[in-house]
Amino acid sequence: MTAEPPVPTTGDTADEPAQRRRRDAAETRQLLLDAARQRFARDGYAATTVRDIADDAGVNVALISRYFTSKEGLFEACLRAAGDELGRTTGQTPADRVPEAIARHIAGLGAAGLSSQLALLLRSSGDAQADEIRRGVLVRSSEQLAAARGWRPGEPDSHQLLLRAQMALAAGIGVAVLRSSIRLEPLSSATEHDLVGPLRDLVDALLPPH
Amino acid sequence: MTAEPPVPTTGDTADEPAQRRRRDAAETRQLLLDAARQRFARDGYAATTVRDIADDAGVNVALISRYFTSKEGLFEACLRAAGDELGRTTGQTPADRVPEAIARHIAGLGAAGLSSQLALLLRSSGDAQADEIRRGVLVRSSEQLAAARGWRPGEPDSHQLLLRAQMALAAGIGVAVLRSSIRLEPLSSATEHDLVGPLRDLVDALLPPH
DNA sequence: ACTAGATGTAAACGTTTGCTGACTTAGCCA
DNA sequence: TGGCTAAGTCAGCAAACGTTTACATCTAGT
Repeated sequence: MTAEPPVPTTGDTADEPAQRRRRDAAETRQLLLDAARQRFARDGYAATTVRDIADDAGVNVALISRYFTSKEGLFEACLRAAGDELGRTTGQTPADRVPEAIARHIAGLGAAGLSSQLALLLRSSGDAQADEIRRGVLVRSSEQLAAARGWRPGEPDSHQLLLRAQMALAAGIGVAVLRSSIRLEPLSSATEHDLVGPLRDLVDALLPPH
Repeated sequence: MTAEPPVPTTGDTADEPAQRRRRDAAETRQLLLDAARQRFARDGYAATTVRDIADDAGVNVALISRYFTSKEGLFEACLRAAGDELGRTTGQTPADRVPEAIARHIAGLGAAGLSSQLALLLRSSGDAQADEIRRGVLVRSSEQLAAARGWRPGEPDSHQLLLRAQMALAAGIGVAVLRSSIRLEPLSSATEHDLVGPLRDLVDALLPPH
């Protein structure tokens, strides 16, 4: 095993280093994470090479092994980051405005933005642990969405609600991928404003506000 | 491109073992096509190796090069087959019953069935020509769907209709992938009957029958 | 200023990948 | 039956892959 990624004891958790230190483990880690997220979301796990990621980040290949143990470890880290961000976004949103939040997620700045976080959830990895993390993120998100429309865990007659929430989530992810990865026109160049209406219709049809 | 393998006049249109001839180019080709479609749809293009496909088909690896020139050629053949099948299905369907047709497509027999054809459309390949074929299939399908709801090419005010049709298609594909590849529960084990209701709601909300 | 450890680099390692060329075998017709 | 061609096999190549190893350089604490 590789040793724990050394959590840098640089005390600057809050204030920003106006210029990066020549050697900064935390920043290097983050550079790799950002580059990997974009690559994985756009090209998929297997099609992305560690050398691609390292080059994008402007960093040596070996540092991927150092900081994330392996390519799979890096993918899992991306998945966790995407899950956290997704949960944070929808968690802060009032239940009845979730569609808009999702629309903003999907529309947000193509490759660089949050849209790629959603697309990431659809990219296969072949790794069992990564698959489990992804499933967990999806389950949590769909339950959050279903709960906003009256679903409660264990109530058998609200089973349909969870199913419908998962379909809404699937729709959002599908749109994100068709936009960011496949670049289907006119969907790909539609603005947030173009998307939010249809998306609201979609979510409301699947999950009527109660 | 590749020379057509002479189609032997084995009259058994229904795919029956019926004891296969020991050497049958057409059948071997089809075995490879079927195996590839499943693999590509479930694992993605890059994660699938030609040896996997050949083993699944019970056939020698070199025959992929013989019949499809290359791995990319095989992927393109899968894409074309999926496009044809999708077009045939929705083409034969009365406009107002397209949602049910899609639902049947999505629900149909998990990995082995037509569902994987839809999932295939979302799997990246990195090959420019394959991407073009995929985009073509998607554009044609979405236009077909939009036309069923009153869209006519070139009418600027029906632009929204095409966008909405693409979102409906994206939703269907997203559901297919979450079912067949990610196996998200309870979506994954939902039956056609479970899916058709929500899917009709979804399509009708995006594309109101006019 | 000195040193120990953190950070980064370069070059390879062994494996797997897609693909090929020379070969063998089965099917078919004269 | 003999033989020709389509169909299938086999071993292996070169390139690309993820990872590791041995080394160089920077930074912090004293």
